[in-house]
Amino acid sequence: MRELTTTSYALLAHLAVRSWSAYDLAQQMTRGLDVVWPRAAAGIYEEPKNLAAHGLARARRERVGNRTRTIYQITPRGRRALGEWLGRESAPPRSESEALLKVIFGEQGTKAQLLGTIRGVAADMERLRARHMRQLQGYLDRGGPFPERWHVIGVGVRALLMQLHAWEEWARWAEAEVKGWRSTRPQGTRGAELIREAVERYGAPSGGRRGGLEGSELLA
Amino acid sequence: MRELTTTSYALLAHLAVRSWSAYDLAQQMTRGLDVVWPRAAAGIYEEPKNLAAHGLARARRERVGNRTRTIYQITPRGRRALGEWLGRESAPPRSESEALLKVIFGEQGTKAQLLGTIRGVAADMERLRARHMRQLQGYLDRGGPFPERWHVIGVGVRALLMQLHAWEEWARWAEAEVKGWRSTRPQGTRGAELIREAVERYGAPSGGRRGGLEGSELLA
DNA sequence: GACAGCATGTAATGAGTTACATGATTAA
DNA sequence: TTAATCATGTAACTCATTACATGCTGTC
Repeated sequence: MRELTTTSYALLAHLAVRSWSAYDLAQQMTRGLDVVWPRAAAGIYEEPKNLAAHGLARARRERVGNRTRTIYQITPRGRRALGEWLGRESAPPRSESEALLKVIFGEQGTKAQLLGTIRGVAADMERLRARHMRQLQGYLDRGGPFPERWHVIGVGVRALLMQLHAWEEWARWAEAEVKGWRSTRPQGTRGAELIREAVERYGAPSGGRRGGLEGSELLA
Repeated sequence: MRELTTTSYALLAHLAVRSWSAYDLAQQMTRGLDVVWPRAAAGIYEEPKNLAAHGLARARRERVGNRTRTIYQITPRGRRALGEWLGRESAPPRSESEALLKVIFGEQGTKAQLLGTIRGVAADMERLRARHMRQLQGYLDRGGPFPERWHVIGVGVRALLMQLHAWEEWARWAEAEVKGWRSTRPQGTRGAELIREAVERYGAPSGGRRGGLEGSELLA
């Protein structure tokens, strides 16, 4: 019986919506939720046992021909634990980007490599956007599994799409910027200019109390 | 002698700039680069040994009083390996957000909890922005350690600030949205509206070839 | 009736984290 | 001259990933 991790709570939250088999949970986590909390499918089979050990879920075995399948169901204690978790402070978002790492050390490679890295990001985001749109459009066209949850899904998905959008904007901008360089060698005063520009553009919170047109109004 | 990971290359890239002690590398990774490739400091002491085992770096022991310190220096083979890595395809950016997970299952908790989670994100981003600004402003005022690298740092940092900005925009929007709800229960047709709005706003690439004003021009 | 692919896991491995330990340096 | 903090690691542990294994199901 190990400590509960965020992954444990992610599964518990699923169980609060309805009961799922371990396989279903794995599907949900890897197909739907992997942009928010990415975990490999195989690991998902172990976690719910831990929930059960804590008394937060009950396991029921079913037979499918000659095999057994496990269905998990939340308990009242599970609901209380989930409610308590929802009130706790969250760890800050954490993200890692191999591409950005390469960009930051881009002067060690060629201009073609640097541009390739930037275009790779653009391509990744295009794929991701297509996936999201297929899913959301599917919701709208054919109806999704949990229409009563669309309000919260809608708020969450918006964050993902804004991040995606920001990456795309960056990739476009970065490609243009780097194209203007002759090589990846130091670009004279351009470096300082970039830093200064970044501080000016993003140095002050975009806050709502300053009046005037704001970025968010204009992203449409 | 284990396989090289992205973390190995992150360290190798540092060594391509100049020689560092293990402690310095740990500092750089955790203080500077942790938004791009976050790793715990303790782990950094093991990695460079692996680089040395591969012949990509040389270790030199120094004495500091009664202790020894290890300085690592890149080899020609190390430079070639780094160049080759810079040309490889990058893994897609990966990010996890406990807060977003809570938002997506927000209907399982109270409105106060949901708002708390959203405000937590805003607070995280404020802290992060302050940190970045201190660092960048320090570069401009007092001069940074590697002015010859500012052009690539500038391109990279821009991506981080755009992500940060997107989070802030989202937090402001999400707080306003949720404030308008009476509770976290299903919000009638509002859910479908949110999904539709998201598809409309972010469904098409923001692409550069369509003419007219683009978001990126207006974020200032 | 065989093959592809879905369903349902277990086992081995590994990268990364937390906790700890100890020497050196600086400030009070 | 303590105490605090910086510097430099090692050890133990754990979460997560990759690889594998095997049963079931539909189809050609």
